[in-house]
Amino acid sequence: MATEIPKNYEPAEAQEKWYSYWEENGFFNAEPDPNKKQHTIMIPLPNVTGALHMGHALNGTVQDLLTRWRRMQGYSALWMPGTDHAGIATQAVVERRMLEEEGLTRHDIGREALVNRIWIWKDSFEKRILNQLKQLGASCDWRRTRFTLDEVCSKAVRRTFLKLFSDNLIFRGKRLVNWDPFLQTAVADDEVFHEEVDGFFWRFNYPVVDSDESISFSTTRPETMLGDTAVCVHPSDERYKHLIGKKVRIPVNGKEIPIIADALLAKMDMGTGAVKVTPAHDPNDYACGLRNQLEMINILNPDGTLNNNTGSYEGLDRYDARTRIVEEMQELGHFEDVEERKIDLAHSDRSKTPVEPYLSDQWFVAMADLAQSAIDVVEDKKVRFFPSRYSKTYLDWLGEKRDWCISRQLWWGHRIPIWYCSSCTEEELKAAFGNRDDVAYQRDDQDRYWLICSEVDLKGDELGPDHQLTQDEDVLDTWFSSALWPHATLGWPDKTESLDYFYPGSVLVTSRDIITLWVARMVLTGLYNMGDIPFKHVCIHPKILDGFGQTMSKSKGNGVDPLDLIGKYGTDAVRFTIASFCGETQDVRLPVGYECPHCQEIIPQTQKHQKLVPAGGKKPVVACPKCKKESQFTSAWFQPDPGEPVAKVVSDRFEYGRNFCNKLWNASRFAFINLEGYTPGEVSNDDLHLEDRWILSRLSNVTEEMTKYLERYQFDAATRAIRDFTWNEFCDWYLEMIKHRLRDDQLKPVAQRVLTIVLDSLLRLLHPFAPFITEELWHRLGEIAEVRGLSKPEKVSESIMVASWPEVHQDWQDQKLEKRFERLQETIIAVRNVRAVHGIPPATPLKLSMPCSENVANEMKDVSTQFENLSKTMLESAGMNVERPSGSASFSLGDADGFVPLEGVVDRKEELDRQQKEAEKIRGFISGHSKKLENENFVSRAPKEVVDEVRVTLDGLKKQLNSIEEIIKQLEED
RNA sequence: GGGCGAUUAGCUCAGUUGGCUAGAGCGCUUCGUUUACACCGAAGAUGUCAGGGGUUCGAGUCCCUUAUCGCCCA
Repeated sequence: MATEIPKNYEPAEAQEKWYSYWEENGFFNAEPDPNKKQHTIMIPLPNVTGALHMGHALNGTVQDLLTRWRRMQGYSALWMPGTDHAGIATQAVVERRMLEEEGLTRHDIGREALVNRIWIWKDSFEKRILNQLKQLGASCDWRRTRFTLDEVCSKAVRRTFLKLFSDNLIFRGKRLVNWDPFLQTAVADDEVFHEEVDGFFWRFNYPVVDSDESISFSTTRPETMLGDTAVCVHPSDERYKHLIGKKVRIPVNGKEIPIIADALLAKMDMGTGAVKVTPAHDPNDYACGLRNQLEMINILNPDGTLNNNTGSYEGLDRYDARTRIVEEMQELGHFEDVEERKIDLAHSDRSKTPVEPYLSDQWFVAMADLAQSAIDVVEDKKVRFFPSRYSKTYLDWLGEKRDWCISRQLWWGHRIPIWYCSSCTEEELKAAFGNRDDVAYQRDDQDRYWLICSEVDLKGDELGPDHQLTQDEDVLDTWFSSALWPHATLGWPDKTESLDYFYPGSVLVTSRDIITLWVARMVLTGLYNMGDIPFKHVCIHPKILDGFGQTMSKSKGNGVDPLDLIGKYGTDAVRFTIASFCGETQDVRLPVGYECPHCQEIIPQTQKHQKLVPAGGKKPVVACPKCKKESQFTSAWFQPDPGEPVAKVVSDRFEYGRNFCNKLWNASRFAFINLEGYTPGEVSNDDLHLEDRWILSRLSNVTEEMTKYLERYQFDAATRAIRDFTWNEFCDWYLEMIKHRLRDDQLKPVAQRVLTIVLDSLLRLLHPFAPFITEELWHRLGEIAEVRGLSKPEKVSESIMVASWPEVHQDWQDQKLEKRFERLQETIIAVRNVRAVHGIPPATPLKLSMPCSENVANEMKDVSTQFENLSKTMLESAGMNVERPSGSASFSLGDADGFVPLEGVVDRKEELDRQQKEAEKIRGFISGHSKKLENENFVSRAPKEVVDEVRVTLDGLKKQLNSIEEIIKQLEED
């Protein structure tokens, strides 16, 4: 007997205890097992830039509950953990911090030293991230933890690159990229944000060569005229038609450039209708340049100064050059006008500085065939999205088949495994590498030098002292390595047992914003390397937004650390609440506050709080409106000073889960206290009481629902189903109804056995959602009732984690019985209502008379003890001839009425009012239903069941109204 | 500019192929320390389902449209 069971669940203790218990017993480990089906989930690898926030917690909760559920179902369930190096994001964070704290740039310390620093950063955040996952209860197979830059993943990256290279799917080409002159690297489109800034809109003109005319145009970046290679007008623009084919002269450098017609670029009704074309420095102009074979002149150095294509402007910063150009155009008489204007300017997410479109050499993967293969598997439903609408996002994006730019001008990442050699001959290459299958080579597209691709690092002297090999400076796009995650982590390209067994995965769990960047690429590389899809399902879950509707993100500073909430509410509460958010449509708004460490007042978080950073070394504080004290608070930007009282993040939405856990705890506590003297034993159908059969029927139904919801990834519905069952059925009704049996030695054994088995199933159903509390209760239950079951009592497994998922007992389900039970519930609620309305204390016994049919009367008599148990009411009489005692309070349920004699207590007028109000309400319903039935179209066109249902309901309502009217009549006579 | 989604009780959200007398949690009102639970129990109140059209016997649910918000792509 568990003697000491606290009144409240203490999460911290249970979490600590059971997590290490699971780990020590190896329950997280997944092994290939031919006797089991396989279930594989690959974690959407969190990047090591920073700690996890609640969005990750949601993602992790979903994966863990799926894994735990499948494990209980008997699958060999693998949840593969790991982290992502996240190229630019991590490098930028480390560089920024280094600049802030030491005033150093990466060029000051060099490549190797910078990379070393990033490894240190990575180690610390990887540790923190994995710990956060563990605190969340993650049942990952930690032995298999991978990192995208580790040896195993690197091998896969090199092999894939070589394979693509050998298949001629990798090529080098010019590409207009977003150039971050501050970090001196290209940034991907998704690493760019747009912001309106104050700027100017200048109007200039270029003189037409051999003519008195000139063409006017507007620009926000005058310095780019140094890279202009055409002026473009619309082909049907009457103002300029006669000039097409002629040339204009750029006044500041004297260059002559053609006037071209291009309907895609020039808009007749915009400004002057003419635009200057700078193909190397604007995406639209670039496209125009390709269409019209224009020269492309790069005018920028990597640091944002003007280069040697700009003559006397060389070396000027781009903004200084802008001023100079404007002045010069003014002096030359080609300046017309300037206005102030808000300009939408692209900024680098990493440095927060404006980016420049910039033409540079980049490596690409040719996408046409690869993309098509990834399109096919979704169209053929081999890979399915949940909810299905997201397949559109995926298909639309892949459908563009844009070549994938995979090079990044960074130091942190997989260095591109290409070596250049301009001096050697094909024979020499053949002699050096001809017998190696891990090296391939080809001429570059302009026949300038050899490109040698190697799976292992080359030393540089493989071709002898005369030919120096130099490796490409760039690294690969982060998504290149993460695209390989599902097979690389299992050991590909080696043929491992794990790869064979666990690939392809079962489901990928992620949020919608990386469907294109990541999901699509995993599918395509999986097909390319493995010849098979990486996962069968893609479960897209909601995103967590802050209280202001913004996505929670590491860079916005609005991320909430799950550990704060876990500390406050407990892991199970956080998980259960999070799962309750996981529906199919809505993102989740999560307003949070800071809990004042002095008086526990909640201070709502504002957008200002999210942005506060230590300025001048002092840590920001929040002020409590109640006790007026100030305190430091948890933030994504800084750690509070040690020893300071800290206002931690709280969110009252998690009380939902905490309260539920506490309810479960106390229901179990009740059970444990009342299981004294429990003996296992077979329970036959005849032994079961009404409430037993009812709760078993409900349990069977809810088990079926839970399984169905989990199969469909409808986690919100699943939490609702299990919570309603636990709270509103098991606790509110079943436990109340068996209390008297548990005090009766004769009746006790059956009640105990049923109670035990319901609690057992309940814990199992809840385990994936709330692993710690269910494990704690499982063990406590095991101490009292290790052997349990209704038909064949058996010893249960030691840990709930490896217990089996409840089976659906179809034979327990009984719709009729549930209906009967509902009537009982309604009656009891009606009596309680009478009590409440008339202010009768719960301890005062009441009597109840029920005029009704003999059938109903018999049912009521069968359960009459429950009237006593649940409403301290004695069923005095029930049947056809029961009369209303005078001075009674009354209620009507349609097929039965109830009278509660309250001589002297009932205020006749008050009761009359109440009944009349009730009658009015019923009349409203009746008129609604009657109207339907009077409508011939409805009767003839609606399905028969619907019409019948309305008839039945209407009949019931009419009976009820009759009863109430009768009651009113009698009240008036009283 | 194109696509996807959202708009339901004071707040946060459910509402499966149209059948609804529109639900839940929190909050609110009234009562209650009955030996599981005050992180509780009992009883209640609360809605022009964003606005406007349409289809239908019937629309929160389907179609069109307007407004607001969010995300993705260009």
